[in-house]
Amino acid sequence: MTCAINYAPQLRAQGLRMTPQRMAILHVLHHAGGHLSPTQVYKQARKEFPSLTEPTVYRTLEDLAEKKLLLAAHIGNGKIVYELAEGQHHHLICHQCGKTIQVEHTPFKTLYRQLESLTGYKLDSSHVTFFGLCSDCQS
Amino acid sequence: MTCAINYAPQLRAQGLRMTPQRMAILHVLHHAGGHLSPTQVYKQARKEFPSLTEPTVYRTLEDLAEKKLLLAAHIGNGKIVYELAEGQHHHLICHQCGKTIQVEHTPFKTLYRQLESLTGYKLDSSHVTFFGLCSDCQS
DNA sequence: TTCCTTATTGCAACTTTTTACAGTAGTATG
DNA sequence: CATACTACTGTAAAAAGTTGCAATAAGGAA
Repeated sequence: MTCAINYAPQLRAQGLRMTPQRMAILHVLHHAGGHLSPTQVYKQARKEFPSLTEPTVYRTLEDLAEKKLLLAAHIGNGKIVYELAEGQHHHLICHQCGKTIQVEHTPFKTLYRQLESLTGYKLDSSHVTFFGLCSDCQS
Repeated sequence: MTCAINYAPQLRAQGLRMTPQRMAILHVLHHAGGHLSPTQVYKQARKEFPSLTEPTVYRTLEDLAEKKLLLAAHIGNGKIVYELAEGQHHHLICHQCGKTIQVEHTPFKTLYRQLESLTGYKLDSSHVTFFGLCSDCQS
C-alpha cells in the first residue's frame, strides 16, 4: 500500500490531492499489472480501504484517466477498463477466445499523422482497441 | 415503419427472424441517420411498439451487430452506440466540444495489414473511435 | 392450413453505473 | 500551528444494463 504514495507528486502536479481512497485504488492497479474494470478495482480496493464506495471509484478512475495517470481502454461490448499509464500501447482482442495482446504505438504513428492532416484534428495518444480472430481461432 | 420490412431478407439470410420488435428498432435506426445509444433506441422504438422492453433492445442490438447488420461503435467513456452498417467508417471525436466526424476506412487498410502480419490476428472490419482536439478547440 | 422446431420475447430480480448534494478533509498560506 | 479554500467523499436514489427462465410466435415443412 505504501507504493501508492509515490504517485502523490504526479497527482499534485495535476492539481489533484492524494487521499487514502486514491492510494487504495492506485495500489490495486499498481499490483494488478494489467487492466481492471471499475468493479474489479472496487472489490479489491475495499480490502485496503473498506469504507470505499462505488461512486468514488468511478469518479477517481475517470479523473485519473483524464489527467493521464491512467489509461482507459474500451474492451468488448461497451466495457471500459483502466490501467496505469506506463508505456503507450493498444490492444488486439480475439472475439472468439478473448485472448488479448498488446501492440506498440509505433505502427500507429503514420496513421495518426495521416488522419491529422486529413481532418485537422490533433489526435490524443489514447488507447485504441481492435477486434479480430487470433491465429488459433482462424480455423 | 414499413421501411423496416426491407431488412427481413438480410435477417433471414443470417438465420434471424423478423419480428415487430425488430421492425421498430430498425425503423428507428433507419430514420436516425446516425448512431444511437441503446437507451435512445429503446425510448424511440417504444413509440412504434409500446410493449417493447429493455432486454429485447439490448439483445437485438447485440445480435444484429454480431451479424453485421449494425455497427457498434465505442464512444466516450465506455458508452456504446449503434448504427446501420452502411459504408464502413470510423469516428474522430473532439473531447473538448464533442464534435464528431467520420473517416473512411481506406487510410486504415495499411495499418490493418501491418497489424495482421505483426500479430497473426485476422482483424475485423470493426469500428474504431479516436479522440483528440478538433481544429476549433486547439487554441 | 396446420404442425413443429426453436429463435425470440417478457418478466422479475439483480448488478453496474450515474447523479445531486451536503459534509469532510487535503494542502497551501500566513 | 491555525485558517481558509475547495477538491474530494459518502449517502441516497435513480438510471442503465444484465441474467435466467418460462411462455410466445416466426416461418419452414407436411
